[in-house]
Amino acid sequence: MAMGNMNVALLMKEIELYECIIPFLPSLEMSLEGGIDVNRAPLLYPEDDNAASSPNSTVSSISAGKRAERELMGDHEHEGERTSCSQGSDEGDGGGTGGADGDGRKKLRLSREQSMVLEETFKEHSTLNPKQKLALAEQLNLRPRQVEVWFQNRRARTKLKQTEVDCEYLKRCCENLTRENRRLQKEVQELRALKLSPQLYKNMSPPTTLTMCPSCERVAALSCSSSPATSAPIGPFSRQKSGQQSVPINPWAALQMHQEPANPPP
DNA sequence: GGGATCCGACGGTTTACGTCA
DNA sequence: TATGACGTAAACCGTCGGATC
Repeated sequence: MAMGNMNVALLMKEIELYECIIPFLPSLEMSLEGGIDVNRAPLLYPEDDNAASSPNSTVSSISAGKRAERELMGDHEHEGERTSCSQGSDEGDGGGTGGADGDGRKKLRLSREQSMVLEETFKEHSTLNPKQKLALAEQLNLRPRQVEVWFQNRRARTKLKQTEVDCEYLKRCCENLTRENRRLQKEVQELRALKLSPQLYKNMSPPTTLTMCPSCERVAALSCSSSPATSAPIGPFSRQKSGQQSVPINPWAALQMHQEPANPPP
């Protein structure tokens, strides 16, 4: 239950973040490249299976059959192995595995050693083929089903952790972008003020982010106002040097925002 | 080619158990 | 010490997609 709520909360958080990041996506897409663990498949939605999940499936009967089979297996195995499992999870004196001998599910805490071995195996490969599963189960004195379940849960935990990391990272990206956006807007305002007093402008050093407009070949802050139609954004990184520290933002976007509010691009 | 079945994986949920105020 | 709230993790369930027949 708690886990479920946590997932929902996380999802909401992520959605919220994405919503606020969407305007910056072209830049973000590039900047994400080095930021998030590249050894894993990206979590960023597209191939989320649940989106395509259909309520009417024909597999339920199969699942039911499988379940029955599992129960059967489980029952047999429980008889034979429960003792061995509880022996594995000794953790001091009687630590948890002693009590409730009901017919319902009985949860057995894995011992530290068992967990360690499982962890080590998981580091090597996050999924197991049937042979590995059997071998591991035998080695740890567990049922194969237990090993299977452990790996499933472990994968879920890893994914959850990674989601949290992603979330944090995106949050920071968002903050940086907001900050940079503010700074640029301020700069635009300053440039505007300068434009209104040309004699002052003569003696000023150029602003830090002056860039050449790709279409009209003039300095961005001054030129594009004369031909707004030509100030369409090119690539956000077209003039960025690699390794540059500043957050990649299209400088033309800020200009557009102020200069043509009535004419959003198609 | 298309349906039936099996199987493994996954997301979500339930529940036993440990911890802490 | 007892207890209830809470977090964690093992186990379960339903579903999906790929493989095979």
